[in-house]
Amino acid sequence: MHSPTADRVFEALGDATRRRILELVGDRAQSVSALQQPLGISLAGIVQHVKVLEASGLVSTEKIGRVRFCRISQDGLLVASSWIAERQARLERKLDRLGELLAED
Amino acid sequence: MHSPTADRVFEALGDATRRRILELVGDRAQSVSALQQPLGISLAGIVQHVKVLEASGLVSTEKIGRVRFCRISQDGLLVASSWIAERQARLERKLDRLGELLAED
DNA sequence: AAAATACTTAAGTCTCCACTTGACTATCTA
DNA sequence: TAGATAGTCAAGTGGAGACTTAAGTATTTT
Repeated sequence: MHSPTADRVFEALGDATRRRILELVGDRAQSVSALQQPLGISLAGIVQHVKVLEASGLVSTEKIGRVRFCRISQDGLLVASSWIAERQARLERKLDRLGELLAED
Repeated sequence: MHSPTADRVFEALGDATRRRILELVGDRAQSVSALQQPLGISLAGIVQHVKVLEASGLVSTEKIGRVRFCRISQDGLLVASSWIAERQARLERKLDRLGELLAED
């Protein structure tokens, strides 16, 4: 993992297959090959996606023997959610200011 | 706006220029051409991005005379934040279960 | 030790999409 | 009304990145 920036995280989240991986891996850690059937793409393709997800801090992996387990990771999720929260916060402040203006008599 | 799906929203958020637009438009509504200088791309390019953002419910626009104002919109942000919140919730439940296991004597 | 499993890597293909240019429309200003 | 301003539309281009296949490595099973 290379320190998750908003750029990296949102680019990773921008792909539907990678979001699907996060959903699949969210409940319990999954091996790379366990993802193959639900995703319907080649193993090599999945490995590439997992690399992107790991580089953005959205999953962490651990290799045990010959199988690599993937689990979802806080780090990337936090970067994404705080970027969004920031936008929402500004929006609400704006709406509050509007409310005050309207409340003036 | 076509009803914001997670697919549409995250694909829109996947582009750095569009995220920049959301940041610029977050404080106060901006005309399309006001975005040109900070973004450094052609007007036509910006219009295309704004369309994507509007289709995903991340901005709403209003045309007054010949100028179109863009403001950030709750709808898309909410779809994004709840998808992420869902992932975080599952992750925390998982960590809780782990904690309980470790607490058993 | 041989065969099977679970990735991994490299290289190539191909589609999609960000961006451009150029021509057009609508609105405002002098 | 002429010219300037603000945006829109269509068509084309280039590059990135999502896949694939094929060959290789590491680990486990028989």
